[in-house]
Amino acid sequence: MTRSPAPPAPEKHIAESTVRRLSLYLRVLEQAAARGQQTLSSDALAEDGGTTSAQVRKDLSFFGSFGKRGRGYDVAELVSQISDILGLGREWKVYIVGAGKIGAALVSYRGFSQRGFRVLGVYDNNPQIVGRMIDGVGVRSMSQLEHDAAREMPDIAVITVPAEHAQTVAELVVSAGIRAIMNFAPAPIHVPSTVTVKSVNMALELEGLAYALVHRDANAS
Amino acid sequence: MTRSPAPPAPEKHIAESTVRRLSLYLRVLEQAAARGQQTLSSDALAEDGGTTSAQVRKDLSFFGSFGKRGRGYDVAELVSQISDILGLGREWKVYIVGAGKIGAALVSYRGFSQRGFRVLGVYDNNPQIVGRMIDGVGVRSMSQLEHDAAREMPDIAVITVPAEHAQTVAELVVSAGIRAIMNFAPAPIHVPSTVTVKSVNMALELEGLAYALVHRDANAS
DNA sequence: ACATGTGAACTGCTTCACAGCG
DNA sequence: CGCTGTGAAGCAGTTCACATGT
Repeated sequence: MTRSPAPPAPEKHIAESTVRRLSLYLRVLEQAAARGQQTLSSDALAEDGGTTSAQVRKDLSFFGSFGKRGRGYDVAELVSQISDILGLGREWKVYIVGAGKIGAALVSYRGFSQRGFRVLGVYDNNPQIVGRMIDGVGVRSMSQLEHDAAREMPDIAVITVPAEHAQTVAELVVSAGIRAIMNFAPAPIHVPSTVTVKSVNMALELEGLAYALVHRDANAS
Repeated sequence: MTRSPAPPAPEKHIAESTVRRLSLYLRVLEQAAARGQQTLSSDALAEDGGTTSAQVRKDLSFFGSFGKRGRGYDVAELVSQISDILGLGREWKVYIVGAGKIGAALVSYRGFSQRGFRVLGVYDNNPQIVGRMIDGVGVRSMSQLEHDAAREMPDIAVITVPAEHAQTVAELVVSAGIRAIMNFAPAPIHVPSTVTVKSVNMALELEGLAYALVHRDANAS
């Protein structure tokens, strides 16, 4: 009976960058576990996570003292701790809004199901495709979203509609009571501050690469 | 003959966050232009870009003085200046490596072509699909990549293979002479420092949302 | 001896506030 | 008079360095 009684929650605002790194550490730890490692030092964690050992220790210290001095971190235990911190102990219900190419691709994305994110439905306006199945998930009519949400209580909406519809869809999703949005549309969306939004803008990332290519030679070799 | 003679390049290292915001300003400016706006203040730019007017002015000031005091910025001119800064004046040649669902979806992604990113080829190991066309772009054998690259000189590789192959593919792409990589595989890749990498890890973003959902109520209402 | 946990120093991005110019 | 451009101040995240515990 060593059921950990939920250790997270420091609540003095954790930097987004810290949360990202925790996700990375989790991957490293899982790989280490798969290789049969029992214990891992902050140095080893930093190595694969692409950061420094001091950073690893600082990140973890916000949430508790999980290591053993002189020894490092117990892999299994730290996996469990970080999972708890990130809220991965439960299943999260996801709606994907927009059944275009990217929306359809995300339905089958293994990275989602592996972490307990379950796609309940894909929503679209196009009557041609409403009713079809995409990789085992039904395409539903956008007009049903609010109604369905009242029953299914989804946690997260992934928006994969064209830029010009992103704001409208975001508002629909918010009024359906969904409080977390992952926005793949190449347009900023404005929502009440009670709703959390993460945007993934691929065009923007590419432009960052173009910038690097143009300006690299001046500075580095 | 007022052909701007290339104004970019300050070369004192610009923060990545600044470059991101320049991309955002560019979108806002283009929308303003489409609406017929002739001029835009830093306040207006900040509004839609989700930042502050001081930030806008500071960002632009790294590259020059583009505004007119008491008036604001000329929309058309600033579009041109930022495009130059970001290196969008030319066409960038892109290989997509991995013809799975996400790779295929990216081939048709309009955000790419709209900004002058042209997909020359999609590479995959699966002989079943090599030779097919995806939205007008041919699927080529992975074994030809290095050979093709010597001729076509692509600028950017988009990696959309499973996590376990990401590192191998990254090395292939680097030895083919490509110096910019956009990594969609949910695994970190290690490359020489002469190569620029941007990673888009969707599982990681989702975990950030899960964290926000779990920890929101403690702090905000 | 070894590796963690953490205050203190540091670095760098953001915000402020105002002089300067159209 | 309005809005830009920018040094200076403020703040947040990272790195350092060492005391602490096993």
